Amino acid sequence: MNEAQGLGESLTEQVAARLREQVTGGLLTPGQRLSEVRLAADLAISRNTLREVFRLLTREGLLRHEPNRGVFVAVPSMASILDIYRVRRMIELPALAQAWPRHPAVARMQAAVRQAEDAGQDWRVIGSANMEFHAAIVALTDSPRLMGFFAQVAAELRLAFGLLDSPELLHAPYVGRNAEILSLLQAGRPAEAAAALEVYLGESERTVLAAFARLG
Amino acid sequence: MNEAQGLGESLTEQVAARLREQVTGGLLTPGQRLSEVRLAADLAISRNTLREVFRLLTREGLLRHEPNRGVFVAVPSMASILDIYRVRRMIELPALAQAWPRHPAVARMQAAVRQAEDAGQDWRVIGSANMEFHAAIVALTDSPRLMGFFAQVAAELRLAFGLLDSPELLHAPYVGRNAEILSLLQAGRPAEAAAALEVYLGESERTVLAAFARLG
DNA sequence: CTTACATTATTGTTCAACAATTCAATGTAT
DNA sequence: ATACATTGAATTGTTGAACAATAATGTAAG
Repeated sequence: MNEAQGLGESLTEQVAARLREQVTGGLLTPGQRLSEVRLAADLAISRNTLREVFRLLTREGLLRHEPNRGVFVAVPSMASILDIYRVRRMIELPALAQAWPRHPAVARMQAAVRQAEDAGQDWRVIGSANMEFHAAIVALTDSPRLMGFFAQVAAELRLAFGLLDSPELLHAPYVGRNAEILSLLQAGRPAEAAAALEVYLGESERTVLAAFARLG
Repeated sequence: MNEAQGLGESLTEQVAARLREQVTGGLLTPGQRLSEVRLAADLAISRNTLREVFRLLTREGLLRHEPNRGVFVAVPSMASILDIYRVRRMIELPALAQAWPRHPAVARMQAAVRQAEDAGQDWRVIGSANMEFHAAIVALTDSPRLMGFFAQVAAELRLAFGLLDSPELLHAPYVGRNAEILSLLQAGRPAEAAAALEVYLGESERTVLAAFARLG
């Protein structure tokens, strides 16, 4: 057994990553129930390890666990989106404002911007690059706890994105903004970069909420 | 089986709460290895459910998991304490500054203050009340994500407290400060309350770091 | 049509087994 | 005496089956 062991990562982590991708990627629709036996068979793992995976993703907010009823893909709500953007503001703005312009994470930001620019029309790549850009902003703090927390929130946000019809409208307009934020930071003007980011977050939040309201 | 089922709470959650208490209460010393078979026998649960508990507490930062080697009680470091206080500042200060003086959580803050005042010399109760006070501050935000994140960080901090010789010195001096912060907030002066909290956090951090450095 | 009951399916938990890995001890050669 | 390989025991990682407890479903009676 243990055929495709991915170097040190336990099977649980591997499957968790895979399932996380399926959830945030929209392959599993929110509200859907995940049968233990069926999903365990699909993923070719045992029920016990699948349960460990469930615990992980439930803790991350991607799944919801109802006792004796099973686990379901979490359904994003208006309230959760508002909360997520509030958290983003609280974390990202200070992170950027007090950033050292030559921090290693700036390279990550730059790489993300370039990746988005080179992605053409592939909104999937653009979306990933966009989130990576903001994860890099949080990395400016060198705080492992903030980074972990943000990763969690970002996954939830991706789940909400998956609900919307035209995700390209959510990411594409912001590629240029990210580049602007980056150059402000590199120019040694972190306060202005943070201000630009605040505008960005406001617009992004409004866009998501509007698209979300259009569904019900 | 299922004799002492605590109303809806799954066995995993119950045991997790119990083990969490043992870890933050200093009964289990940091760095100690937790044998699956032995601990499962002690707690009278199966290895599988204990593993689910491990996943939970590892995610919370109380345990550390080394692949194929086992789980250990996390060892707080200087860096982790610095990070925790940074997170506390980032969350608690804005929470208090923008608080509505008649928010329901204010009652929680008041109850915590009273509990600390009535605790006499029982530093254990004082410590719990102190942490409850700050959890209530975060609850002023009405953000479930921030509350969950803070609960996690607070548990880690309690773990660090457990290392120190005289925990009473860490909590006792701050009972009065909490009362002051509360009355400032109730008087409709949240900005001043936040300023007082900032002083509090600075002192507390210094105290913890000093006591921590005295150990090595 | 609703209620009560029996049936079925699913989750919660345990147990036993085995593969894979680490760790300690022993032994060997330099 | 030190460094290195080997063996073997202990522990974790994962599986599968089993059973109890709860929820969902179907059915018959009122």
